[in-house]
Amino acid sequence: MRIATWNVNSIRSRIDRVEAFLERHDIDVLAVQETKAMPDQLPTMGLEARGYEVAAVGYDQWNGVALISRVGIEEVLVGFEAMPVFKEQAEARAVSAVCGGVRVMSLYVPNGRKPGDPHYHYKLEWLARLRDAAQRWKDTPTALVGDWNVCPFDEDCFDPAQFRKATHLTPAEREAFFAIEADFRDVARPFTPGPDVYTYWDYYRQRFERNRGLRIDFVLGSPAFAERVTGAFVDTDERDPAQGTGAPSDHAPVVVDLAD
DNA sequence: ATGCCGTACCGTGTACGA
Repeated sequence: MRIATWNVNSIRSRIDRVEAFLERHDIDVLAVQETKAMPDQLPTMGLEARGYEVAAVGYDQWNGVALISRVGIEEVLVGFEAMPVFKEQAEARAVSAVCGGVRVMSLYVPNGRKPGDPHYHYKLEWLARLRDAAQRWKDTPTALVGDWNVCPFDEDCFDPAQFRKATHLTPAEREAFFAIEADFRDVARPFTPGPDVYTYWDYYRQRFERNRGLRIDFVLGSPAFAERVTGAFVDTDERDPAQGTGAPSDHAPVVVDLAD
């Protein structure tokens, strides 16, 4: 089974690339983030024609996550237990389901904006509650996948000095990430060792062309998931403006292979 | 230091993203 995660930065403007990606890599389960669409706005026709089912959550033009699976989507859960809200509003940042016997959770961790910002505290609280909620799945085949908006290590950032006063590299964010990573291991990193391995490159300043990016998209697997992983790669070509049709997302997909 | 690009929306500006 082949599982992937990808922040698509609007599934409506990216659907052609999503379908091409699924075909190019023969993907069974794709978790997407930043769909920026409500469920009835999702362009599912081409996905269904290719044998995929979709489970999604989206409340407005922001955030939005979904699962696209051709090995079944059962026991769909929107959000997680005690998921924090922002400005008294629940946000579309988590959806999970059992696909081919594996619980896959598509996650879009809050950005944080700036250290000290209410959004930053929201981010830390969100990760802490996710850690608690995920405990119930740590002894089953489970993958927590998505855009974590955290660089766990300095080598995950093209210029840590530039981020000294920014989010993504602060000790508190890393602690919150590693509290989860203690039970759900990063299964892609051993197959994609750094430095200079990234999953996100900002659109401007030719960041992709100069490979100045961040590694912030991760597949974290429970032990029962991790022991089945046989390989992983970042589909860097998908981020290349020179390849494919239409503009790329600012994130590249992370793909993980699982033994049956 | 800078959101310099891209996306979405009640749009010709604003909000958001790392």
